[in-house]
Amino acid sequence: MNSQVEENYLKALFYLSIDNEDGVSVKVLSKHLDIKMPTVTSMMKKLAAKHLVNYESYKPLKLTEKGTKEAALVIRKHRLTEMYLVEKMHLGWEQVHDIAEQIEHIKSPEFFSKMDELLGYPKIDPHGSPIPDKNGKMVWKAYNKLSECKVNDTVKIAAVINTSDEFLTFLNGRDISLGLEMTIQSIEQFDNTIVVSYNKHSSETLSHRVCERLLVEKY
Amino acid sequence: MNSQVEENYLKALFYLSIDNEDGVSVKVLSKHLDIKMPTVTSMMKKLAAKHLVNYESYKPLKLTEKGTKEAALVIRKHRLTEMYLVEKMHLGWEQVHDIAEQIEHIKSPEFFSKMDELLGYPKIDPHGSPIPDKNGKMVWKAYNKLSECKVNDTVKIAAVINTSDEFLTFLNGRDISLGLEMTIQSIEQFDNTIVVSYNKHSSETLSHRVCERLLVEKY
DNA sequence: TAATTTTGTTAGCCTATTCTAACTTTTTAG
DNA sequence: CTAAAAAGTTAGAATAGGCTAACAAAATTA
Repeated sequence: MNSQVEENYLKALFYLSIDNEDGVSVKVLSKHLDIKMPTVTSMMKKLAAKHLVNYESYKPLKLTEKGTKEAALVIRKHRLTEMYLVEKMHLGWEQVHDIAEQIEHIKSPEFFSKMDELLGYPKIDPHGSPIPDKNGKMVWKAYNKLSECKVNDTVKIAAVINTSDEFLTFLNGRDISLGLEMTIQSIEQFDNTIVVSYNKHSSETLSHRVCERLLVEKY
Repeated sequence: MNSQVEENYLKALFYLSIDNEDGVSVKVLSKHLDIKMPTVTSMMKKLAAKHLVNYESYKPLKLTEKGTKEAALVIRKHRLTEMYLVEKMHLGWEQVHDIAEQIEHIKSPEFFSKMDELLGYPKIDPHGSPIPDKNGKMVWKAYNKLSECKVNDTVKIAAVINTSDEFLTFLNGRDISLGLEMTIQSIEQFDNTIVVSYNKHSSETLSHRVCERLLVEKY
């Protein structure tokens, strides 16, 4: 079992590895965690001894397969917790990160399975980031919100946040479903309303509230 | 801010102080926490320096007023968490203790206030134990479940666990309300059904399920 | 009361995680 | 292609929390 501290190093390495495919430097990891370089070096040796990190002096750091999986499981718990806190406890998005940062280290598989169940086994979180499954596998597509797209972007609806009946009904009423491709015609600066076209709908207006809940894949 | 370890010592002292009004011995605390005596001694010195414990060599240990309050606040978080896990997440009573033991140390007042709110500001937990309020004050009456009483006991209904509409309606239908006094006429060994008498009801039969949800004060 | 047992304390050591200071390797600039 | 800068490592120390061995005080028993 990894300690909380070890879990934090794994998590940081996981995130930093996304942008640094060829490995993460001690410097960068040190900055990210706000922990001095010598401390990082010694922790890397420790994690290497546990086969979680490939460590060689003066070489970039890489998670092993095992390390990647364990990091993903921590991230899974973090994201499930954030979603749970927002959806089921009605805490604000500003508040939940710090709480999730603590709860992610709770040792109790049943606790997190139950959260997963109560949330309806979500595959992506409300930021559009994928939630790793119980085996640490995740679909590597970080979706964008429709609200973050630009005029003339052509996008495909990939997922929906907060699958309430009302919202799904709303989408049905406009023939919007998963996989649908649409092009952004214009964006109203004042209220962030977006006008899109797709299929037989040549000009459908979607509110910012709606666009924030539609995750899309850009082309 | 106290560490998790310190919080565990405070909590243990609080519980042990209930039976040992005149103070707790190092031996007893050591056994309770499964931590060796020398370690306990040194932690007591540390807590004394923080004005949480009154410590004098070879004398029984006592929480200070401040220590008592901080211990009560940890217990509050523990009990709220247990209730939340059972009532809102539908986890089993066997499972929740270990999880609550971890969650009680989360640093986030909003998280626990929200739990409190979602639970309807409970004053006692389903075991009949009081939940300290936000200031660490608690009503010092540990109620008994009606199901744990004996034949001929005369008791007063003090509280009700899990205030669902159905249950309250059931109680109304039998003129059972808070403050009501009843006497136990007999207990059926086979299914733990209890026959009670009160007011104009000379012989009312209550199932074990019901008796487990009624907290009473004994005379 | 004196001897013995029990309880409590001190001293010294261990592991985990962090730090600073000093040194080494790599990288980058001339 | 060297010399300075940047990045990384080693060595040594600190703090939190825990342990064992040895000693001291208190309580018990004979």
